[in-house]
Amino acid sequence: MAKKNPYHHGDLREALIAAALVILKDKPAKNLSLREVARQAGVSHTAPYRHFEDKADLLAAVAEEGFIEFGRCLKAAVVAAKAEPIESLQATGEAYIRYALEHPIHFRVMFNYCEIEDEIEREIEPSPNKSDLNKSDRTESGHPHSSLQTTATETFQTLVEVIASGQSAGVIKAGSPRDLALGPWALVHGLAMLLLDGMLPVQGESAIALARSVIAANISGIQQSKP
Amino acid sequence: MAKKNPYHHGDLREALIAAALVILKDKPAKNLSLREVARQAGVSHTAPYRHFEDKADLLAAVAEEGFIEFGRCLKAAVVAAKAEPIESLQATGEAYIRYALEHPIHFRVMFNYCEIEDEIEREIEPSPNKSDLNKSDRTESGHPHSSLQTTATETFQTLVEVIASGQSAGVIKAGSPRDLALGPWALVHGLAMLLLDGMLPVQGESAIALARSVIAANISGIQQSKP
DNA sequence: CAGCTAAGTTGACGATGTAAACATTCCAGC
DNA sequence: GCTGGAATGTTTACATCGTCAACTTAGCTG
Repeated sequence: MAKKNPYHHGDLREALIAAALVILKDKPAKNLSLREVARQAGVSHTAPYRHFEDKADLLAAVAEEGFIEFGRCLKAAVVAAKAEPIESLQATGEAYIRYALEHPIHFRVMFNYCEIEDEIEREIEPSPNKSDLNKSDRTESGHPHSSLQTTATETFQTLVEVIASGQSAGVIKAGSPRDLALGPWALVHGLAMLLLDGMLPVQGESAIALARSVIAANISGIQQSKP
Repeated sequence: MAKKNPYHHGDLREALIAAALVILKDKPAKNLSLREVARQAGVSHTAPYRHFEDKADLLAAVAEEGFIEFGRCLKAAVVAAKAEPIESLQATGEAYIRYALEHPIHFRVMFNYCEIEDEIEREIEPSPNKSDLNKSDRTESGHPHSSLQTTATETFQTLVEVIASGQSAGVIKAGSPRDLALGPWALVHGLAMLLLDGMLPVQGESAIALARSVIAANISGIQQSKP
């Protein structure tokens, strides 16, 4: 409803996220301007401020949408590997890499969100009890888009469940599934990042093959020992 | 020599990199401006263009300097673990994480350099033989700061050497050291990134402890099977 | 239909990246 | 020792950006 309205777009918020995604197909988040997003959506350059606090807020929404689709990809991979835990683990990792390679810019927006935050101009030290290095601590003021954080955590949960079901099936060793999932997660995330950064001299489908072998070689570390 | 010269700084290039590092202590690369760097160095806002092509080029130099120090940290860790291959591997991973946590902003500049590049406005397809997805392919025009790439590769080499010496000592299974190193590298890199992104609910020294256990749990995958 | 509020617009401001034109200093060859 | 590039810095200028303030319009609520 309310399609042809020049004023009052109807759902400008979604339209702006979509516009941002269109632009991000071609250029990294670094060179994305709020004004260009507005232009792409056909509204004035300050219209986004009715729906987002600032540029970082828009990017956070884009990131969150990315995590949702990312989560769907991972779950689909698990489903495709019909109840075979080790194969599920392998498939999840592959899907992780595949998503990163197919949506490189979006993927980076998802994980580099914190870079976007200001995290400056507060010389105030509210509580001196947290003495250790609190750099990159996003929870200091409580308002850091916890929605994004939540969505990201849920995405990770898929991997944890795969580990847990592998334990039930007796093919993955005992222990906290969350702790056990951390290794594969880090492995696959690091591989994705290194591939995106062009640190490895592979590209295209051979990158997936590389991922497959690296994952396979490291899965043994959490497998149940042969009897 | 030539200290007090108002004109002709002497070594402005190094001074600018140093100035950038000072600024990057407090704010992420995202909010670093070329003009601010120039200000910090006490020169006019276009002086940097005599030493760097553009802002990305300065950041690349900063990244390269980071890789050099990073490499020193990794090598130091290997030396500290006197010729004990498995312990060296563990120590290298720990040093990797430690460097990332102690220089979070610099670390991100080092690995997110590609994000900074424009990589747009070339609809031209010079050679259609490289048909696959050539996104994030940095070598398309030949001038993509191969110096940075080289330095980064050299840094990775440290890990490869540790693996190789482990093979010589018979505690790491056979195979291409480069391939075998990829897993630990990705694991440690991913863990570092996830920690920096605040994806894991740990901070400070406990993050190092976490890293230690994750690394240990995954090292077994490349160890020589017990006889 | 009167008015309140949400949603969008216009205009402005300071900061930024970078190009062009200009100035200063250093060094080479005479 | 002078002179004339070539480096190296500076000034000026411009388009673009993020964001704020003031204004306008549309839709809803009574």
